[in-house]
Amino acid sequence: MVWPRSAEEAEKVQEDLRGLVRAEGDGREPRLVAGLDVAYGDDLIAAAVTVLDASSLEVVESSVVVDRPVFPYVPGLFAFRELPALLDALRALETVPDLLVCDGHGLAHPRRFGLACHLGILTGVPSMGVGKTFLVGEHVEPGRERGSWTPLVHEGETVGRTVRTQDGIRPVYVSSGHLIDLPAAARRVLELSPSYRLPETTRSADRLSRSALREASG
DNA sequence: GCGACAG
DNA sequence: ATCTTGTCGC
Repeated sequence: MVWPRSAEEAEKVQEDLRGLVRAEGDGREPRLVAGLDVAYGDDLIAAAVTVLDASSLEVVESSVVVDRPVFPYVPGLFAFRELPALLDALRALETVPDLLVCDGHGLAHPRRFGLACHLGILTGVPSMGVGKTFLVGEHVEPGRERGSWTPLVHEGETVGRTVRTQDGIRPVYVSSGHLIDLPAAARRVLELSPSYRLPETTRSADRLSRSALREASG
């Protein structure tokens, strides 16, 4: 796979692929939900994927790969930094997840093509984004109770939602990646976050990526 | 021109 | 993302 070498090339890739995104699902409940996250070291990155049973939230399979970053971190071009390693980790999986929960945004992106969209298009697997911090979109604070939410509006379009996953805790930013609609994505993040701010998918992948990085370096 | 800016 | 102790609060 040819990878962009400059920000200009990367933006063109996003412009070329954005039209393929379908923010609609088939309405079926996912059985296997995957969490993806990347940890950073001095000159190493560890990309982890954990596959959870959607009902029990137990991890049924996982994969992690340590690699070298091939693209710098640039807001809006984040996917080009994490995608290569994440794709490798996904390929090593025996099971095929029904949904990919990404650590970052999907449609809530300057060009409507964040990491979650990119990953969904490249894999053909439904995907959604759960960002810990804001990237784009005007919004107001949701109510303080778990479950309350407000729309994220960017350039006149609803691109995502702020969702309060725990009472009185900072909300997360949810958006569609590919093959899932926004209400379904928002519902999913709540089901995946019974006890903490972040979904269990992200939490398990985060633990795995960090331990792999420690093991690889020092 | 001056900020803002996923991880 | 990561560097990092104590500390406020349930």
